[in-house]
Amino acid sequence: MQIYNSLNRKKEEFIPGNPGKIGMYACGVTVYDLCHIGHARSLVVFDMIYRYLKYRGYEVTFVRNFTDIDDKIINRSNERGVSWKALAEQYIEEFYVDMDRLGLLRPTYEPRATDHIVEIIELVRKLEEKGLAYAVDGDVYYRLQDFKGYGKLSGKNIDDLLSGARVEVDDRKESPLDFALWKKSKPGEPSWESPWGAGRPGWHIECSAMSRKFLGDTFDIHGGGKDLIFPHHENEIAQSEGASGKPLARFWVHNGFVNIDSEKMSKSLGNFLTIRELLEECHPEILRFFVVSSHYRSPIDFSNENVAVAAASLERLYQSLDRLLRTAAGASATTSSMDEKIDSWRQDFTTAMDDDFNSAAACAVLFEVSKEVNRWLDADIAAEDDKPAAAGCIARFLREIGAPLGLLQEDPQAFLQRGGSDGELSAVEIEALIADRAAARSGRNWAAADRIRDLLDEKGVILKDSAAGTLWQRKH
RNA sequence: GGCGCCAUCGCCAAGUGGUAAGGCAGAGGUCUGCAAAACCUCCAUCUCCGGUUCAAAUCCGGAUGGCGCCUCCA
Repeated sequence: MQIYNSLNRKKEEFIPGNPGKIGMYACGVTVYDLCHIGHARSLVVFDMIYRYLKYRGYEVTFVRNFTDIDDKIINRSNERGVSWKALAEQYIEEFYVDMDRLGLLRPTYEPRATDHIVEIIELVRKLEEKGLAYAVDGDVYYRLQDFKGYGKLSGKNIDDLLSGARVEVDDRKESPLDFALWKKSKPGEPSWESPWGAGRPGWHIECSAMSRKFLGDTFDIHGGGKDLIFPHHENEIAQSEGASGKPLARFWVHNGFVNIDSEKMSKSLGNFLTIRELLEECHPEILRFFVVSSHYRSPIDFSNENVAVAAASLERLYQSLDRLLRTAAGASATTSSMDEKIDSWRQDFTTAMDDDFNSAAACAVLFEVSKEVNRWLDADIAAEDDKPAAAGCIARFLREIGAPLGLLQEDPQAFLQRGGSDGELSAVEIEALIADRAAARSGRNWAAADRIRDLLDEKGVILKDSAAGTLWQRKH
């Protein structure tokens, strides 16, 4: 398996430190607001990676943190007049609502910064002992000049950073680049006792402390959005490697951004979209398809048109799955005449995903299967005693390779008939009209039958007549 | 100013030296009472200019055009 390593900016053969086992850490969210689709992409990408690594038979320990204390949380809690703790709790709950709807697997551990103050203090002390940290007036800073190798992830060097520094000058710091490991708390702010007085952790230190606790000094994969490369991940390296003297992560994996209508999504532009808002418009698997249909490192452009393309594409796959399931009609044989074909498709899928999680190429395999299946189902060739069994095997296989991508896990009918909210016809009403139309049709009263179909069409319902009866789905 | 990324059909998107996957949309056809779905056929030489090579979308140089990070950020 090849994975692109941000550390060296190239694809490298991925070999876990412990055979068969993988330790993976992904930076999670700061819980002071609802998640937007940029978070969604990152979350879906690492969920896909987690799922795929497990699919490949690895025992994966996946850690994703919650940053539940920081300036933004404190500011917002002051604005709202609620405690920082209550605010964090609220958005952790909201986070889970979104994640469950997106079908994200729960990581092995989801540590919170404030549950690891002891570990954080211990780590800061260790850095202090090694001369890599210094305390000033209740704050503790990292002494950057003394950590050689700073900038190896982001490709920056200390001199360039110093010359172009836009950081606030703070006379108490030895260098403008030194960053806070521990912050003295102001009166009224949340605080924890420490050797340096009451305070709270800096932003970067929690990840170093928690990854070490759950995964050890060195682990396999560390991930997050591209924007975290500098300074967050760079600083994590300085902290963790400064303290342990060992490499922090073997592979650094970073996902690309989400743009909206070709513009960077940002709060200042007012063009950010929450996961919740989007999910009112489209099925969660459509969002997942949208994410997974491009490579995780490329930027993706979010627009109504692109979501519509994703929806239409996914529908095609579900049409095939639907036909397969109908043909299988409960057949549960685990082998069939299609086994060889299935093995070959599985190989194609694995080859695609083994190449730096190339999910876009993996999607192409899904469509190849779909195409061949439709052709096979249409052909109606003889010697098909095996057909239900084979169809069942293929359906199961489609779901097997769809699973790491988070696709095709829904009941096809439910997916194709999704929607039906306010003002639209209910399934019962639709079925009734279909029955009326069937009566008209059996009397060869085409005009009446077409009138009903046109009516349904206006209401966004499409009919599919077949020998087995009439199926319906909603237009989207 | 420093560092880095990208540019493939109307849209989305793979491809990393051997002669352009896939999806959506579009055109024609098959099936159908008519449709829908599906199937068949058609639909790009890869921003531009040089270079390396028997061979380049793929490597090198340059140009143009996008974008990101350097400040909180997935």
